[in-house]
Amino acid sequence: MRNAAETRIKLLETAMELLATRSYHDVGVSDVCKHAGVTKGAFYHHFDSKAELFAAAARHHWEKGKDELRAIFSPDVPPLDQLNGYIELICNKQERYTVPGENEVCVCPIFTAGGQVGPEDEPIQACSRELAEEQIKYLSSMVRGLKGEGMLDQDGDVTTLARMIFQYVHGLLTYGQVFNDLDTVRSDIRNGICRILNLQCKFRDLEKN
Amino acid sequence: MRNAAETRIKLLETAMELLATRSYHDVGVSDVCKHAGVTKGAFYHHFDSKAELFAAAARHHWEKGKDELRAIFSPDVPPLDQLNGYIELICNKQERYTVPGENEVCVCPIFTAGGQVGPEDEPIQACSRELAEEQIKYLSSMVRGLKGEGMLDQDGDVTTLARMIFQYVHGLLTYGQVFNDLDTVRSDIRNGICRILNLQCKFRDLEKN
DNA sequence: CTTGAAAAATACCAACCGGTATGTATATCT
DNA sequence: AGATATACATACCGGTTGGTATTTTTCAAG
Repeated sequence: MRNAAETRIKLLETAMELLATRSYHDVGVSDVCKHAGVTKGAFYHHFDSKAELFAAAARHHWEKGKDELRAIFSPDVPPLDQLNGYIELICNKQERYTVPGENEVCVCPIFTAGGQVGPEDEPIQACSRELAEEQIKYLSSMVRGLKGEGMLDQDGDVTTLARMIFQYVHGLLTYGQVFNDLDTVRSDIRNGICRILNLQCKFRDLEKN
Repeated sequence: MRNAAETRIKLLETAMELLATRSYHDVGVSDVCKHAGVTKGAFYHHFDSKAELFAAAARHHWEKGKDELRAIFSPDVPPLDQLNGYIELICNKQERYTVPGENEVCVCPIFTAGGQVGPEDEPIQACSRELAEEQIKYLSSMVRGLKGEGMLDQDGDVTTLARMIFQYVHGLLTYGQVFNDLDTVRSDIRNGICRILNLQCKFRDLEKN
């Protein structure tokens, strides 16, 4: 491999792939190198430490998926379609990152890692918080849209609702991972989010075809 | 220390304490031994492996707290009080297991560990599932009670609702841990659960005094 | 070509971790 | 009291992990 930027990206993406199905502590630097087809010397040429790798990998992963997010949460998209798009996005990620029959469910690797490290790996936690907040911002705009169109039955602070959706989705995915049960994730996600939002019933079952 | 049962319990409880603020992989056998004031020889006299320790510790922890749960979810207790009791229980656990100023929030160590290990530590995951299901059973009885008294605005399957509450609470606590923000946990927990349940507004703010 | 710096490979290390082997008190039973 | 099993301590081992030192390759500028 002769292209530096390429190997760097390869390392970043490999790290994220492995993190999707295993824990932060379980994924070793040597693992990442092996799967990326790169030696440890090359690795430490590009990154100062394991923590730095994963923080960078998380940000890279986030930036890569940002277009998708922007498309889903664009102001041009009706709020209800934003909701559907968000749910679809999460479900699609399950298919992209999991090993069928083995690990059926993966959680957001970025945020999960934050909960798996102690204060000693502060950069990781900081990265988790940062990206969680960004995601909540996108959700907030969606909630604001739904609220603006009067689709929410009960009133509530926009940011709070967005945060609660984020919390719920993360808990749901962790549940799915532990029980290795993608079906439950699929069936609960819409229901859970709609309930948190108190979305009016008549709007809940769109896109059920 | 000459009392075998005592040291065994000491090890079990120490394991749980450490697991409350750190990840499964982060808590080593030597850590547990040191904090318990026990040598590794003694440890391996009582347990066959690290995984067995934590599985046993989880079950011990669960059994110890079961009376509390039974009291809260007793059929004698009005459903609404059950809900309040559950919320209080979780908040109290935060005070019991965290280090003020350091780790403000802890998640349910039992369930979290299940998400932190891969299929290689199956006993741990199995234990997570088992105890999660038990907890969901308790929640189910509460939901059934609320539903029976007609306090839920929108209908929904009892088990599904209980499961969603469990998912949400776990996600909320993880959020609190990463952001090290107990206040948000306190303010979101009731709101989130009530929204998932679609508890009628007039019942939501009891015990707000 | 030569050269020089970036990129990557090889080989390696110290630290750590789960686990074991072995030795020694202490309690229990006969 | 002697024998025996339990409870615990000490010391250590093999493997792994994050990280480093050193060498080789690549490649483009001069």
